[in-house]
Order: sequence, then C-alpha cells, then structure tokens
Amino acid sequence: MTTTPVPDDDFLRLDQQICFSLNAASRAFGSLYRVVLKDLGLTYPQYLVMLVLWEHGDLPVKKVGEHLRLDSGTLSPLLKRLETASLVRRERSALDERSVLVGLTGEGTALRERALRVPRRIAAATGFELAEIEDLRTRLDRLTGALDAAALEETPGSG
Amino acid sequence: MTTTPVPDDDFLRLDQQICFSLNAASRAFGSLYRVVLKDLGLTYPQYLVMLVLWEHGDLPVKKVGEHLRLDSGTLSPLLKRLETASLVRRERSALDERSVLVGLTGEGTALRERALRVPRRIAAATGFELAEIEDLRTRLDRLTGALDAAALEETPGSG
DNA sequence: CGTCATTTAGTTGTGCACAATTTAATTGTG
DNA sequence: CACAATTAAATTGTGCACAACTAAATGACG
Repeated sequence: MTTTPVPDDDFLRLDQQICFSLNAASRAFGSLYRVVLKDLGLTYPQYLVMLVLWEHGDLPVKKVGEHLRLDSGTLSPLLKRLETASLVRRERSALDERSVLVGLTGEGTALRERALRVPRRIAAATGFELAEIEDLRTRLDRLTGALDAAALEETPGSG
Repeated sequence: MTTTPVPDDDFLRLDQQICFSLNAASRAFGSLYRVVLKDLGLTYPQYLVMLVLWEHGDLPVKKVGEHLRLDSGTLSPLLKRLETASLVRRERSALDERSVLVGLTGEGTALRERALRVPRRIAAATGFELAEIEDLRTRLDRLTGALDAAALEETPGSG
C-alpha cells in the first residue's frame, strides 16, 4: 500500500509540490478563462454551469451540483447571478416543490454559439497534443478518485 | 472516441474536461488538507505560507507572494489571521519602510514539528508512486508555464 | 533639490468554495 | 392519519483569489 521506502524529506518536498503544482495550474487556467470568457460576461464557474445546461437541458439544482461537484451553498448565489444576467430561469418544480428547475432562457441558449469559440482558444493556449491532454486528464481523475476515497477514510463519520 | 474528427463539439468536450479535472483534483486536495490541517488550526493557503517561512526564514510580503504566486490582496488578510493566531509577526522593514517583514513567532516555529506529519498522510492518500507524482508534477508545471505564456499574449496591454 | 514614476502594502468590492444551519416539502413508519 | 426522518434549496459566516484602487516610501532624472 504505502510502503514506499523513501526518506522523509523527499516525501515531504515531493507531495508539497504536487498539490502546489496542481493549485498553480488550476489558477493559471482560471486566469486564462477569465480573459477568454470576459466578453461572454461569464466567470469560469458560471461557464461550467452553462456547459452542463447546454449539454443536458433543464435540470434541478441538485443535478447541476452533481455534475460539477458543487452544493447549493455555491450554486444558489451563482445561479441567481446567471438569472440576473437573463441567461437562466429558475422555477420550483410542480412535481416536487422542494426542487428548483434551472432552465436556459433564449439568451442563454443563444450564448452557446459564441461559447463554441472558447474551447479552441483554451486548448490552443495549452500547447498540448490532444492525446497528452487526454492522458493528463485520466491521471488527474484517478488522483481525484484516490483523494476522495482517502477523505472518506479520514472522516468516517461523514461517509 | 477517435482523433480524426475535430468538430467543435469534440474539441470542446476534451478541453472542458482537462480544466474541469484539474479543478476537481485541486478541490479534492483542498478537502483532504482541510481535514488533515484541522488540528494544526491552519487552512491550506496558510499552510503554504508557513511552509515558505519554515524553509526560507523571515521574508517580506513581496517575497512570500513570489514563492506562492499570490499578491498582497490575498496575503495581507491571510497574514493578519496568522498574526492573530500568534504564528507570525509582521513589522515594517527599517531599511525600506515600504516593505513589511514577515517572521515566525516561537509558536509558529514550534508548529513545524507537528506539520511534519502532514505530507506523509497526504502522499499516502494519493496512492501514487513517487515517480508518478513527480511525472504528474512535471506535466502540470509545463502546463502552467504554457498557460501563463498564453495569458500574456491574450492581454498584450499588460505584458 | 524638486518632481514624477515606480514599488510595496493595504483596502475595497466581487465572486467562488465550503461548513453549518434553516426552511419547507416529501417520504417512511406506526 | 400523525409524526419522525430525509431531502432540496437557501442562508449565513469564514476564508481565498483577484482586479482595481489608495497611501506611503523610494528611486530616477532633470
């Protein structure tokens, strides 16, 4: 399992840097998206929500959160801002009054056309081959899975 | 999924997922650190600042920011919280009154002992071999470099 | 020397992430 | 049916990231 025979200092330094590298890369993406998304009037998290809606159509807040691993504490104010921007509509479900359905407005649907240009610019900015991106993505998802599993073990009460 | 067609949709989906995977991995690390750092009374960004100080000793805010790629807008309140927690001291430099030197208190120095346990737990949680972590880190740093360079081109006015 | 540009921190405002709590609706069980 | 447990959103509060701005000190240059 974790029996890798390595001195403490190496262990320490290495693991420090993987999370730091990850954090730095994530923030670098954030900066780039901020620039690219600016004339769409979207932040990066808002863009992710729009991607989910463009792909899946109307969804309850809960489902949007499952796609993005976000809870209502993050989504409620974010969706309110998207609603203020006339990109989405929110309405209580008739079948289950607890649920709030998020749907695209005409404006929100129309925005997709302009958003199509975004991914290409981002991908180009990485300078990575598609295969390499794919490979990196696979590793990252595996890492996330491992971390999630470990987090559950760290807090057995909440799992 | 083939690599032959490059319609916008494929392109879109792929690049969407690399940044999303990155974001997810970064947040998964955040969750794990939150748990592990809880009994040190540190958040993850605070932990990074402490790592810098433990490694380099007293530094002006500017230098801390360079190590972590953070500006005073983020660091000032963060350092104020660390000061409130009696982990660091801040004082104006005598040589350059613009500069504020951040230094460890006895308590801050002592905390290092307890922090030594942290990296091991994190590294173990990834379940990755060291070589694999190293490889991933290299790729991420390369990605960050490419994104930074691209960001500069996107905003030529600031470069 | 005086003036202006630069540098360093700090402040303000916006938005996201997340924990904890609240409210309301639904479901399960006796 | 009544009532406890569960579920979905929203709210509250804390902290981080970042842009834009301010204030104060320093440096450059005529």
